[in-house]
Amino acid sequence: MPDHDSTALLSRQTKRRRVDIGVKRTVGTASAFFAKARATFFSAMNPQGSEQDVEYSVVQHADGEKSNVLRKLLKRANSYEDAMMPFPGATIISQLLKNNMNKNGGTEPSFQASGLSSTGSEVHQEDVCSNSSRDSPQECLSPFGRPTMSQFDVDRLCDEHLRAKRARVENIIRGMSHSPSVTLRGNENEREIAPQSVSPRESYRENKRKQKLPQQQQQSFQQLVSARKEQKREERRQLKQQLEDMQKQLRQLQEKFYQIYDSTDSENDEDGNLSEDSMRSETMDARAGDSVGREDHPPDVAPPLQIPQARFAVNGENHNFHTANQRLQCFGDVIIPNPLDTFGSVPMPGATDQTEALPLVVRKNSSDQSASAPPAGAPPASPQRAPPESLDLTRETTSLRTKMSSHHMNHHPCSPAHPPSAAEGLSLSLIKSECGDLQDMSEISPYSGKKRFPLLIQSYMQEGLSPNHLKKAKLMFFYTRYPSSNMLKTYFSDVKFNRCITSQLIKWFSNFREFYYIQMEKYARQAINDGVTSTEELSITRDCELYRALNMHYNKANDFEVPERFLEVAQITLREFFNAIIAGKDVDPSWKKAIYKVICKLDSEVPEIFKSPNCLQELLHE
DNA sequence: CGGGGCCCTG
DNA sequence: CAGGGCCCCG
Repeated sequence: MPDHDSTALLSRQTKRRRVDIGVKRTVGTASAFFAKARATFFSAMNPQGSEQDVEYSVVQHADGEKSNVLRKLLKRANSYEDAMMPFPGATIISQLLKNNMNKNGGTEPSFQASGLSSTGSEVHQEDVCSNSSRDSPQECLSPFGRPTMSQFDVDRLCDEHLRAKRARVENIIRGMSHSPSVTLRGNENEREIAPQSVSPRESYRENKRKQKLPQQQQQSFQQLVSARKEQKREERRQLKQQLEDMQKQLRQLQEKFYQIYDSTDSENDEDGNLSEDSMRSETMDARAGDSVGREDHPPDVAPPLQIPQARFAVNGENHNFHTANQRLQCFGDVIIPNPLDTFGSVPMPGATDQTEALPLVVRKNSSDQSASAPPAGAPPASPQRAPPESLDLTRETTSLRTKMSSHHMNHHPCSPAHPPSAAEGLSLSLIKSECGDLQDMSEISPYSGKKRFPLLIQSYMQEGLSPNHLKKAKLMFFYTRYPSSNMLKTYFSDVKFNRCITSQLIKWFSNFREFYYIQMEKYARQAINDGVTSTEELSITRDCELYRALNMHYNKANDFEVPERFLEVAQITLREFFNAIIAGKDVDPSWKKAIYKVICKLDSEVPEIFKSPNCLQELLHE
């Protein structure tokens, strides 16, 4: 570039100390942008396959086939059963398990020892037996649920004389404990002596069982083992049945919801504008082709095996190491939880108390964009609102939680009674009210999508920038000092962009640059003061003070390996400042402008992995 | 006119 | 880091 335009500019700027570099840093054609965005959305939102795949996982299980989803759910349920893990939030499953345990506890001594039974369990037991026998006749085949059997055994095996004698004694005892005056004290004594607080008749039978043990110990033990196995099988069968029923209901409700949803967005289809929503839809339609094309690209030579080595030092040719394999991890198993989580109004049998809050959360944030206020209608069923610190986790929590829910849900309570983190993200939105103009509101509405998958996408679209977005932006600064707004949209694809968000992101990078240049000037002057005379003496290494200052600012946790290229750029910048100051150019109020023009050309491509909404996890924790 | 950039301030 | 002012550019 000839200097004349910059000098003309400079003369104007002398009025005010301004050093705008005036470089237009964007902008591809709209089609280019859409093509890029398509790839982005595809890789980010549906890394694992086609539209059909997703739909399959949502709906297919309801046909009674053992889909992956059902298996996962069953696996969870079984793990609960095995661990007898109480589940905060009283999910249906936990309730079911609890009921089963109570049933068994009423008749099975070992369960009583855990304190689940109560007085009057005899009546309870019979009720359970008669009730459940209506549902499944086999319920009462269990030896523990069949008093006649043990009674028969005892009668057959005990000596007649002893039995009669014993019966008389026990009759007396029974009569005493049935009298109201001693009931209370008797029960208390029982609790002190033995944890199992059983009814008089139950203890009567207990005595008889103990009596027969010496003779029939082995047989009884085998019966016990087999019976417990049988019982577990039965429980599992019932749980499975229950889950299948629930899946059916869920499918019906989802279809119902989608019917309403589709009819709603058909109105939006008429505008025909290329809104971001429609763009997202097209994104999903075209993503498979993009995926193939991406794989055909040569700039993708890095094989998956190189991922560990290239994870941090992603300079040069290894930019695109974020392969399909890795993309696959981003949203591997989150399809199921999110429609329920975000649109929690889907009623679930036995868990109705959590269903009203979420639409309120969404609506509230759409309207007044309150930053951290709890939802207006928040029911007491979700008292554990995320503390302000969890702003850090808005999006990360989403992915984490969904991973948890698939693999080890017991570590993280994600029952419907808990506020879904997607909604947390919404409620913690940082958008300000003045940003919610009419155009933007259409994007905020959860019902503004066109198809089902934009719906799922929007489940992940944040309406504000979280601290993790800031962290990500800082890491991106190691690669690009002057990102275009379109680039930011591409790399923050989980954010619903509007003017405010764009401005905020641009402002962030402006602030980053400001700090960066201040540091550069500061250390350049310091070097001059230290007697440095040649730029050759100026180099930036990972243990130099300037680098530490920059690293502290953009990579505070020091959990990201700063790319080598950034060191080069920083060194160039430092030398530019050094030379300018040495040459006395700093007398010119806009002397930095020339430096800015140099530096803005040194941006390198940000690695593909930064397009993933989960990139922080993948970058920092893998 | 609006987007983007820098500077200054809090 | 955000707000506001000012400027340049398309």
